Formats: sequence, structure tokens, C-alpha cells
Amino acid sequence: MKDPSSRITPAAFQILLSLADGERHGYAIMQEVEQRTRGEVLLAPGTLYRSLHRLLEEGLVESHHSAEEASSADSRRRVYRITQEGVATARQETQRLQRLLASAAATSLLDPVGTDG
Amino acid sequence: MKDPSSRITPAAFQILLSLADGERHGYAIMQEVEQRTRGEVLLAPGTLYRSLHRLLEEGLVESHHSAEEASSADSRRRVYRITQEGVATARQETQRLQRLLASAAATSLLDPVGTDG
DNA sequence: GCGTACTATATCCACATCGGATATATCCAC
DNA sequence: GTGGATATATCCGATGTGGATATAGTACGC
Repeated sequence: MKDPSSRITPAAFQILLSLADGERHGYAIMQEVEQRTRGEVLLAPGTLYRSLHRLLEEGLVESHHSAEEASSADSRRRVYRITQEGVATARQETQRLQRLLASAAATSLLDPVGTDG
Repeated sequence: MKDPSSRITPAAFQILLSLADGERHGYAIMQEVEQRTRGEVLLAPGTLYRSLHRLLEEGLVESHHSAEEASSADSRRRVYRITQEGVATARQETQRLQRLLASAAATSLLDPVGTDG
């Protein structure tokens, strides 16, 4: 389905949302998404890390190794931070979803049934 | 990305929305979707007819040939109508999108910037 | 020191969806 | 009867995803 206004995938959108409140490493993103969506959205490892690599290439997130700053952190960790462009992209995607819902509301599908009393 | 609460594709959702206000044939669905979304969503033929076949198999839409009822219609046309199950599925998908937006609103991503007055 | 469970990242494979091209056929204006 | 828009259907390649697997570091008990 062509949708020229947005090139972001559902997984990438969740990752950007997860990084909105501060930087995280991959595994923490996985857990935060599950909590925020109450278990409704689960990012599998394959999806998570591939999406992160894409987001890095596109400049929507940036990363550094945790060892570079805090000695207490797990040295394996790669910490990700959302960029200005990432924020803008996530906002665009949010607006796209709002337009999609508005388009749904333009049909009679959601009209109340049996709520006249 | 796992999302057990809904198994509908974006294309299928658009088709169900298009059929909410009355039955249509495939080509008309393609045009209605483009109009309703102001050109934002374009259903390619491959996507459209494959999605329609899936929706028929799943019982979310039903169809008949237009020749069966109105002599004035194009005999090639296959007319589709949404079923009760299709209505329920489309409503569920709408609610999923609303929860997704609520989940986005739970982050600071959408917090207003520079609007302190 | 050793084993084990959890944390953490990365890669591979199979599957589903999709866009675009193509094929075929019908309708209508001329 | 020719040409262009309508209408449906199928094929191919590209992309995104889930799940399994691989590899290691960390924490903890013993």
C-alpha cells in the first residue's frame, strides 16, 4: 500500500517512542515497548536490532557504547539516543495515524449502534 | 512486530472502511480509498485484489457478480459487501490504533515545545 | 573456580505483505 | 472497429517481521 507521506515501519515507530523520554540500550527498548503497550506490542530481537541499524543509517537515532561514559554499565551495551530528525519523523508518523483515524471516522463504521437511549 | 490483538493488514483495513458505507466493486474501492485519504493512501491492483481474496476467505466480506441484480451494471464487476464479522474486525483495528496513539501520547514526544505563551 | 540463569547483541531463515508490471477482457465515445 | 478508460487477476522482486540460533558478558550461589 503506497503511502508517500511516511516511510517509517511500525517497529521503528515504537523504537522512536521508546527513546523519546531518554536514551536506552536495545534490550531496555524491548522491555519498555512491552510495558508501555501493556504486552500488546512485542519487538522480537531480529526486528529490534535490524530496525535499530536502519534508524542509525537514516540518522533518526545515534549511538555510543556505554563503556565510554559510565564504568558501572554493562560493557556490551550500545546506548541509543533519538535525534532531532528522529523526533520530527515520529511526530509525522503520529500525525499520519491521526489522519488515518479521522479517515476511519469519516465512514459510518464507527457510528454508534443502539445508543439512542 | 508481534501484535496478537489484531491480524488485519493496512490494506485490508482500508478496504473494510471503504465498504462501511455500502457495497462497491474492486475498482471503486481503489478510487474511494484514494479520495477519502486525499491521495495519501494508494491501493495498487496487486494489493487490492489479493487483499479482497483474503477477506473473502476470512469471511470479512462477501461478494456477488453485478450481473445478478442490475442489468445496467458492468458485467465484469464483482461487488463486495462487508459482513458483520468484517465490521467487528474494522472496529477492533480502529481501537488498536487509538491505543497506539494513546501509547505515543504517554511519552514526551508530543509535548508542546515553545508554546508557553 | 564453576555452573547457571539472565542480560545483551547480532545474524540467519522462512513467511507474509506490498508495489509495480503485465495480461486479459469489457465498456463507451467516435 | 479503433482507442482509451474501466475492471479483474496473476506474477515477480523487494521489504519487514517472528522466531530460532549463536555468542558473550554479568550476577549469584556454592
